[in-house]
Amino acid sequence: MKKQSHITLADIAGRLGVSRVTVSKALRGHPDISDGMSKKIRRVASELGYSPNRMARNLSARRSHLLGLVVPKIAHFFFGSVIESVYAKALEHKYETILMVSHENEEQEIQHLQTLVSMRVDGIIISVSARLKDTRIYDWVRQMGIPLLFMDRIPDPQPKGSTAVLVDDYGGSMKAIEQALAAGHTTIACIGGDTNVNIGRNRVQGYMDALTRHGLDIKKEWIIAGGYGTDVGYHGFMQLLELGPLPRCIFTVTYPIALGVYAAAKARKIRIPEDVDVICFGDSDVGGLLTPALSCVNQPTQRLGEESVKLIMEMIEHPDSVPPGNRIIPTEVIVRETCVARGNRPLSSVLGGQGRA
Amino acid sequence: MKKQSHITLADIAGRLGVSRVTVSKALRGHPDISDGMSKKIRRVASELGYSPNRMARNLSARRSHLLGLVVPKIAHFFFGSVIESVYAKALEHKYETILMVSHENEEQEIQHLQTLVSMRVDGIIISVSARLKDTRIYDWVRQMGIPLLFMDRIPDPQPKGSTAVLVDDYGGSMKAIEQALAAGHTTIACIGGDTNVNIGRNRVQGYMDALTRHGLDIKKEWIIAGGYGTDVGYHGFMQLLELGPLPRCIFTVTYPIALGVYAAAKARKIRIPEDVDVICFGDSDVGGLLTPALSCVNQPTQRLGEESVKLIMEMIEHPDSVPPGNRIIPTEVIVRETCVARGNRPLSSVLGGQGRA
DNA sequence: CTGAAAGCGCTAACAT
DNA sequence: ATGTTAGCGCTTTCAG
Repeated sequence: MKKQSHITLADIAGRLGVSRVTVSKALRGHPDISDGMSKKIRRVASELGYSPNRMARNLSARRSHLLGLVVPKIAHFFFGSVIESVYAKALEHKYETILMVSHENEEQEIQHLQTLVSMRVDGIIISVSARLKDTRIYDWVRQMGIPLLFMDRIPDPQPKGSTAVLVDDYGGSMKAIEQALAAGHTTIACIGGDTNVNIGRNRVQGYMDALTRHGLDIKKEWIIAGGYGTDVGYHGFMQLLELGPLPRCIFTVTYPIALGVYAAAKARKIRIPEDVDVICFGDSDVGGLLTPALSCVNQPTQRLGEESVKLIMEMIEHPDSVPPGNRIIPTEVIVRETCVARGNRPLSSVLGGQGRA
Repeated sequence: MKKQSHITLADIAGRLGVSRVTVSKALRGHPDISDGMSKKIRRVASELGYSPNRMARNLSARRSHLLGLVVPKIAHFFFGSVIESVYAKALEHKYETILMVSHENEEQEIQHLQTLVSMRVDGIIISVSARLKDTRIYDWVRQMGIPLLFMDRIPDPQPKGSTAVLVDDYGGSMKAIEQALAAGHTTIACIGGDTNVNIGRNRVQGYMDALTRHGLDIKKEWIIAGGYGTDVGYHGFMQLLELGPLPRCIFTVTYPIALGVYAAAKARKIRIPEDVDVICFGDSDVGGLLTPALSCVNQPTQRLGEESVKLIMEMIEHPDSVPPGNRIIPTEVIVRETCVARGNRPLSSVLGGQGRA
């Protein structure tokens, strides 16, 4: 057990024969204190190895300069990048970030939220877990007077008056499908997602709408839901295989799913892109190093993190100046070695004359 | 600005006509309070949406139940996995983890350490950044009465009386080289690392010692230091290329470096493993999905995290019961599609008769 | 079993 | 420019 008694303001004050308040002010650069005094105080403080007690400071100041961040996972490129970006941006605003991992588990998420409230963080950014949610917890957080911002993943139904920073899932998926079409594919399956969370729903919707918009049929068996992880891709591919002849192309709702598809194809000795082509939503640092290099719709992770921090800071400083609603960040297609468009023919001519699949 | 005044113990106490102390005790399950009273108090607390103020609690209890964790990076498989494991294990001990990212930057690392001390975390686990260090900061942390545990990366020189949980870098590297030898290679280069940090130094040393132990010469030009990132692998490979004929095999000090080597080889249309073979220290979730699937020495990330938490908890609870020194976690070789041993011949016979390269 | 007193280390408002 | 007075919300003795 720790018993080490730390240096306090009183210790410094005693040494110089001034009051604690003077020391407190000096150390925080308050203009009240004269330069000479200030210097003396700082010197003594550092001599004594003074470390201000943030708990005490926060308690007294009713302000923690702490930002809560809740995500479902860490060890994944997408979240890892977003987290780094949030940390960096928050630091620019002199905020420390308290990270919590829900492991896609609703109970843990609720508990983490309670903990963050308990810690009296000044604001919370959350990417909700992929489970069906009782969204009351989010309202509770806001009732406790803590600004809450949804990032990338929002609960369904989205709480009234809530604010979110999102990636253009719908539009991005359409772009992905259009890339597949440009590559000459007319039979395209979709693996991943679920209906509880916006990202899955919107990406699948984008897939479907792109198909119908271009006059293609939607084959229900070729829409394989189930989640967002590598396993979903692996098993989804196997399932597709049992269904009969493979589609010419597979669109996956996340990058890890595509990885699973690669693994399954490799296991079954099915070649990509010759036998079946792949394109996915989301990128990673190794996307370009796979063989074949995976084409994708990239998610602007850095921007997502930065915009979110910027917005939550606004919400903290000027709660009423931020109108609720969703901010959507656009995406772009990165074409590598899968789903490569044929020649230079524009999309329309590639599609021309193919009619329905 | 937040002004929302939260529910406090006094509010609950007032409602029931008891004292704050009674409420406090009841809520923490203190045996002093009768069951009936306890129940009433809990009910009112949850009715009012009471959320205990941890800042106040910590201040008063002189104990934060907070664990500091400092790492150089997040968006990398190794650290991502370790972090998740630390979070999970800490939670088992009813500890929240405060994560800080140093971005391989010494100044940031020092600042984070100061912040953690300021927050009065009960203990700190740190993976130091790869820069040359002024190790005084670590002594300062311990002087402040906060147990400090080094994980995976330790500073050089290692502070006297410090404790660490490490991966067997030296032995693991030897195993990797022996795998390469078993695959019939006698010309093996080494990319990555630097001399400031144990992991680089020990892995390179393991590489060298394995070579000499098996009667092979060490070629200085084939030891390319520089760091731990993907870029190091890319440029290292290019550098190797300029040096003349490539070695038959490349050992990389980290997994990201191997990724860089893959990228460079792909760019130069050099085939792996036909033209040049690769093996690395460290694994990732996609290691098996590369083409060819990358063989490696795996780092037991989960165990690393768990052991570290277990140890720091000991250090927090019983500071004197934990003898300083390093705990080393063993590694194992995972053979996939690179550096595959020829036939079933044992290592000795593969090496037999080859003599010096 | 319950409560009164004291204080954790700091800051904010108001003097002086 | 510096100090005084009052807490922030909770826990910890120690009395009853």
